[in-house]
Amino acid sequence: MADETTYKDKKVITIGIVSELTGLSERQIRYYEERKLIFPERTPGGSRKYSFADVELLMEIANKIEDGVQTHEIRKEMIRAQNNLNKEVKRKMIQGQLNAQFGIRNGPFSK
Amino acid sequence: MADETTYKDKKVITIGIVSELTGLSERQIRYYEERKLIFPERTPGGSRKYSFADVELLMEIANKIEDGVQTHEIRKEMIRAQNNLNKEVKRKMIQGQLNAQFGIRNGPFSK
DNA sequence: CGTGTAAGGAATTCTGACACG
DNA sequence: CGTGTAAGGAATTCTGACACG
Repeated sequence: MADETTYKDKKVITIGIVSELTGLSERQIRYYEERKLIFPERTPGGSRKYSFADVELLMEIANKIEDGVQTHEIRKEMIRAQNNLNKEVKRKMIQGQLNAQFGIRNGPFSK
Repeated sequence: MADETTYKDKKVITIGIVSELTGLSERQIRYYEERKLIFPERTPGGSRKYSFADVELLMEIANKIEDGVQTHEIRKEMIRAQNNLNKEVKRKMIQGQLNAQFGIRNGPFSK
């Protein structure tokens, strides 16, 4: 499940390549960062580094922008989605604790 | 099986990042290319682009070099491995043809 | 608001060569 | 043989700003 050999999240792609992969201009990519939609890492020299996950996210962002959604709205959507994910993870961790303490059964709350 | 969402083989990493990931100097990385051990793509401007698979291969190469294996030997090993792989693929394709024509059974040659 | 562009500078990468051995 | 390095140049990336709207 937690595949440690995943390259999707390693930030290793420079902005020029990302521009080619997404079809977005470097200006657009930097602007979406300014609007807090994307968070590249940096080399010691200051060059941005993106992951494949970032590339995919950028393409989703581009689609929404095309649909007339403003960056501020997109940001709110992303925060909402992130909160839901956090809640989900927390719920699963608590359930995991319970299972560990009381054993795994198949009651209505064990899923 | 043939996972199309694999990022492992996309050539998107520049040499500086590869150097950080592998711990090898750019000089070493370029030299291994000169010796035909690694085959990066190029940007229109001429910069090298590597994949995660390349990064892994480079680390294997580095290990062998440390063990005193010469680049020429490493190259021969790689060619041998590639040939075996090709044979394997060909064998499977032929078997696939046979299965398609005569149906799938569990005889001694169907594996 | 989102994006293009010219500007100046800094970081990155490239090649071919000399050096050591 | 494998690798470091200085050299000069070209490609890449960075930031802040003006422009349009």
